[in-house]
Amino acid sequence: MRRDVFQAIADPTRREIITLVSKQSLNLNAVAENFDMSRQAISLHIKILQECGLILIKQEGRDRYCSIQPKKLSEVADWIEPFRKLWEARFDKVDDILKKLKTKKNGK
Amino acid sequence: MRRDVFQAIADPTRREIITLVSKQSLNLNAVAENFDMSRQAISLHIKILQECGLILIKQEGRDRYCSIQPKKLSEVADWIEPFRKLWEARFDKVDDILKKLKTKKNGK
DNA sequence: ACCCTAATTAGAAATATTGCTAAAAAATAT
DNA sequence: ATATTTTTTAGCAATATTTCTAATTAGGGT
Repeated sequence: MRRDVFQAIADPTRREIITLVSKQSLNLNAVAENFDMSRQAISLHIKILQECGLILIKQEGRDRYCSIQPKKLSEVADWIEPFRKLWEARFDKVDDILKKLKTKKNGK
Repeated sequence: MRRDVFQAIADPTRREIITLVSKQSLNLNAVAENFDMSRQAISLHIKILQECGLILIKQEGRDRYCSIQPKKLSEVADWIEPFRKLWEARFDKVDDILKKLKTKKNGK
């Protein structure tokens, strides 16, 4: 059973949970209220997010408050980074073409 | 069957394929040579990557060359971006603390 | 026409994922 | 002590994923 960040954010429900919890610390019930899904299912998603280090759970009485551990997402950002050059380079090419067209126009 | 970029990059083999193909266009066999896995399995991974728009397949005779479509990864980058502030903000806080400690030291 | 190579499709198996309901555990309140 | 609230665990089912081997399709060369 792989339990890494890439796997964790593959599920849309889990991505929503991350977004929710990034705004404010919420207990499990509060998280579950935002979804049309049983608490048990949300509980499992939160467990997965915790296991891969994306959220931190702090017990307060009978509540467990979930907060984001955003640094963990840098693993994904770091993996993507080298590819950014490629997609931005392509924009540069379009820019180049547009610039040349403009120059031609002005030259007329 | 979800077939989105997040799902696609969740698999480590597929992430490796993306890295490989980002360096040079390769046909399926050439891709498969890099893995300890059957060609059929690689074929399926490539199909998934193609279906979600992460790679482009160009038929040349009996070969199918795979090349990267890096722009598609910006979907992931865009989703992560708002969280970057959070993890970088935390670094800023550490920076602040360090700066204050330094000032104190100098003040002695 | 026949063979080789590249790749996909089909069929099967193992395992993982995602969800449910019901029951149990743990903390708090009455 | 008993009831309530929050959360987890257990048991179950449906579906998806990942891999394999074997068979098929399709292009190119002899």
